[in-house]
Amino acid sequence: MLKKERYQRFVDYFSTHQPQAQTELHYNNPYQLLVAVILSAQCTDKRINQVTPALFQRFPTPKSLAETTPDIVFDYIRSVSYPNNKAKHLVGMANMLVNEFHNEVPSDINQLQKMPGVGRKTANVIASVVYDAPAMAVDTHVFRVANRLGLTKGKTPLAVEKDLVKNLPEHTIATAHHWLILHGRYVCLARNPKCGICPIRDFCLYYEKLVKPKQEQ
DNA sequence: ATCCCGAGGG
DNA sequence: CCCTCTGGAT
Repeated sequence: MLKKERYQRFVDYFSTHQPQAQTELHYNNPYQLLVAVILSAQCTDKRINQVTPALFQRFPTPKSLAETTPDIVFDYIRSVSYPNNKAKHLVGMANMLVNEFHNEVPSDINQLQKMPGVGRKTANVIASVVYDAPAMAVDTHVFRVANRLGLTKGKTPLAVEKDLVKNLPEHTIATAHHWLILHGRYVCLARNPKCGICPIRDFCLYYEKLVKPKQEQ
């Protein structure tokens, strides 16, 4: 099957079955989303959603977060991965929002990445979710699922990002990010992908090359 | 043991 | 390119 056809089947399936796919992180404004995404590294969204309510109540604005110290923030996020690093990042990020960006979360990914704790993946999430930019955030799920489906053969997150942005219809890019995430989280698992119940295995390269041949033995 | 919506530093 | 950070779930 041609790569272009895999893209068509992918968009057709998910635009029909999950047209409203979106993030599972809980937030009410761009500042809260930025905090939640910084916290989400190597951690489940479920756990992030358990700590953010108290965090947002105590630090409702960038200013309030900028005026505290990492060890205070640490107490609110001790149950997530890398709490020391993330506490420092959050306070540093808030300081830049206040001092460099006039309390507004910037829309440009180069501006976003100037903030501590904000790399290319997080910047692309903000650009696409908050500002509807045709940006593809490539995390562990997007990287794995896009490769398995045969949408890309990229060996780095940046290569996969460029391939997806180039080949997906522009208006589907932001939603396709969540299609890949949710499919990776619930069906196309890292260790034991649930190919048996996968609704799109008929155009999946991984299934075609690895799973199907074993069944025919 | 391996993974979860990574980023920073060497 | 590598390593470190670092808690909870399976």
